[in-house]
Amino acid sequence: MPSLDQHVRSNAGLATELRFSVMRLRRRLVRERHPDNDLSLSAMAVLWGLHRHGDLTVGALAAREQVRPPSMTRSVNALVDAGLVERLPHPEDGRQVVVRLTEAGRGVVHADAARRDRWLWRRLEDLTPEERDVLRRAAPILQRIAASDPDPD
Amino acid sequence: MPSLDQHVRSNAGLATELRFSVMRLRRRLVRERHPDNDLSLSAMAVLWGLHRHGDLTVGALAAREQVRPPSMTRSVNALVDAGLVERLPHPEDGRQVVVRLTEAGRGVVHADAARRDRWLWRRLEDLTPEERDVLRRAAPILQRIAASDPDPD
DNA sequence: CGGAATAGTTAGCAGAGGTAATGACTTGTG
DNA sequence: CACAAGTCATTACCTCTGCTAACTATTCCG
Repeated sequence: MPSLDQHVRSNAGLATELRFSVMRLRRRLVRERHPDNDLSLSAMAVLWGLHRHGDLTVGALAAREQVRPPSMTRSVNALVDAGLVERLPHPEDGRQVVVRLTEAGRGVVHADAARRDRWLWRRLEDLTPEERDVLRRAAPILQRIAASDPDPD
Repeated sequence: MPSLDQHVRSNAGLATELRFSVMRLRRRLVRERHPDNDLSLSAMAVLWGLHRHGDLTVGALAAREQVRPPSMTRSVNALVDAGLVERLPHPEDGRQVVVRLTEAGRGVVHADAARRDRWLWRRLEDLTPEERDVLRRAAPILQRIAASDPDPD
């Protein structure tokens, strides 16, 4: 039974620990959605992407979220049905589809985002400023790893 | 369209960024399983828990992984079918069930874990030592947040 | 001893991802 | 210019992994 500390000191150990931490925290986040907010975390991520980057194609959204195009099509369908985004033809390329936030969608981003983050936000408040700083610096690194190219082999 | 930097500086912004980073990285990790390794990430997490802590009950495993007991029962079933763990009666409490790693299971932990972490490990190698240090300190914080008590309301 | 609480399981359901195949459009080449 | 090959989105279908509710067996406690 190896010591945790010694294990985490190596890169391989860090990989293991980081992997399980990420998986557990994600399960927890999915579970902590507020009852009166019926949007899934994936849906909210799409709205945030559009909010931050403006109009995006289905393919671009899929790449950002690390999902396959069919999965993104389904997420977009749900958002269209809810009236939060609209599909527009691409001005130059007839194959692509541009997804745009509607006024209602913009409202949801502003109103629901805060509520949806409440659980995690409270947990962050319980941390020391130093710990929050670690996470502040970790977030973009995690993001970069998630977005990195697949292995060549 | 708000600036990312300014957004992340607030705790609410940090919550949002951290949430999406965790979700994206998890999707990526799930996808990077090696073709000749058919164990799911959840199954591997159970094996690791047993490897590190010795025999555990179903309930203890469920608590560790932030999962409900029925979900853990199913994971354990899959591992029993694969011959990687065995169910034993609890010595003192007839309601509980002790889960123990078999020799085969121990082999899988050693052999497959390294291979499974390969993708993330390579990504970690590309980071600067400072960035790795940030993640080394972030991992237990993420873990603690995942394990924290639910909101009282 | 009998009722309440606890641990695990079973059954059934939902969310969210994947691949394969298809259709529509674009691009590049003979 | 025509047509073959490639690309983007979609559709259809499947899997994995989580959940709740209900049930069983056991233990605890009054």
